Amino acid sequence: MTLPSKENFSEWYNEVIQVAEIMDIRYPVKGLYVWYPFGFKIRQLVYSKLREIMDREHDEVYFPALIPETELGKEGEHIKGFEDEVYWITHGGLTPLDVKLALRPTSETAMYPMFRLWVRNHADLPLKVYQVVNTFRYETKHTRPLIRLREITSFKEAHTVHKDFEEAAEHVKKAIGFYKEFYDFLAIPYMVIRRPEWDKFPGAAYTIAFDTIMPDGRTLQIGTVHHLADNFAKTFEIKYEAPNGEHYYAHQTCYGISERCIAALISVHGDDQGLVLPFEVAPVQIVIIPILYKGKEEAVMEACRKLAERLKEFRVVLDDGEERPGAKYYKWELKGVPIRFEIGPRDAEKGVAVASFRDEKKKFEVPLDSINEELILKWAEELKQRLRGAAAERMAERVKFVETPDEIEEWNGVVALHLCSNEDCGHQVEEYGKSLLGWFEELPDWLDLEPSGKCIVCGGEGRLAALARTY
RNA sequence: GGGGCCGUAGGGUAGCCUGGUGAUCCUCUCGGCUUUGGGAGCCGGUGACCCGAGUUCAAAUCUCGGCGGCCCCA
Repeated sequence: MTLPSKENFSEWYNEVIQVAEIMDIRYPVKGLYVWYPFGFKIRQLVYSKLREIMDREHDEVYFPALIPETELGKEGEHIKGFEDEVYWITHGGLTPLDVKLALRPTSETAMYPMFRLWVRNHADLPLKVYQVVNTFRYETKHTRPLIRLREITSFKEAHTVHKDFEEAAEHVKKAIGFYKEFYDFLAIPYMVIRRPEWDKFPGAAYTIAFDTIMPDGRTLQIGTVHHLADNFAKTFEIKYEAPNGEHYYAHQTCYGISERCIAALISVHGDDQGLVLPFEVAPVQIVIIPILYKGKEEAVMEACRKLAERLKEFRVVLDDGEERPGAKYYKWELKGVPIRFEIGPRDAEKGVAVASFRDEKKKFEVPLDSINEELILKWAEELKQRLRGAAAERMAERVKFVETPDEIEEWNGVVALHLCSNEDCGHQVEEYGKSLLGWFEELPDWLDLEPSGKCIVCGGEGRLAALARTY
């Protein structure tokens, strides 16, 4: 079994997802895919980090998957943004329903009627909750596993309610911090970008997005943070009584990450051999491969078992299967195992193991006595730094700063430019076949560009913006 | 939104044009022998024409519809 080269990203992605047993893409409904056990383990390991971050400041809740048409339709702009992609439940058995039920495309309209009941006075604020749920959208474009789905199987959405615009705005900054911590943990570089007015979340005051760059130069939105102001509060009558006895509309935020974070994890770090996973989220962190020769099996196996025992606090596999060693190397490289030990008769005699890391070709000897938890954790951290550095370098190569509009079309990747906030100028740069992601909210440390300059269209005051083909 | 291509064992292909016993192909899988420091070899076995309707003595093959996949343009 040979993977297509990562140069052909689309092919590589489809193949690696299947062959590394992340998702089974053969489920017979468009846009729905099955999580294999191995993929699901990665998902759990990744999400437990996000849960850890969220649990510090939010309470986990669960709201129903079905939303009555009457609630979904209340906020005018919001429903306009979703109406052509909502799945409807129209019947209970054979009986037509009086009020159609929507399969949630997102949960604002499920939650906010209840927030109205939960929020009574200033002491109830701020309210901060999150849930991890599936959501449904009737996508008509190409669907892709983990990237464009009709059922998002794990939308990790947080919703907060605050006393005023400023407090909510402060919380938006905090939420950006949560997501930065999460993606730093995964060693995935990102751009924090303020979406244009005309491309923000329907019903939001403004939207800040996390975009990463895929190997083919297209960008992937891997997280969004929205300031909802009091738009939804007014629609759903979410008011509180202040200490002065007055009643005010609350201000809200919401932010979410889907399984696109897994798509980014696979795509950003993977190589021609398959997955490359950071130590913390690898279902198998360490594999030990015995090199067995006839008559010497016992000494080798004994050394391997001892090593596995020393490392038992990690997720270790001792692969004593029938395959030859080379076949095992390929198999575990495909699965992204960060650390590999080999022990053969020579090594067992010398009291060493041959170690190698998933992201590097070289092998080296380590005395068995020196292998302990501390050493492994040090290697894990170094691995993460290497992954982050390499990924940032590759992404930086995919970004080009341009000073004339003609260059936009030629560049196969992300185009950075200075642009004013005028909507006409924004639409004009989009004429060259790329979408305007928006303006950099902050500059990534891996990009060395001027934060402001003259607008490429009108010459006015401009700030650094990005254009790209998007997923 | 517009256009094109495609659906045959778990995966990949040939066969379709010109209807007539689905292939001694690659891979995977199972059993056996043999082997093991970067995808071993030989022998044997299991396993398939997307769904529905139509045309026909006869459909993987022709026609229509559905479902599913891929690519290009906007």
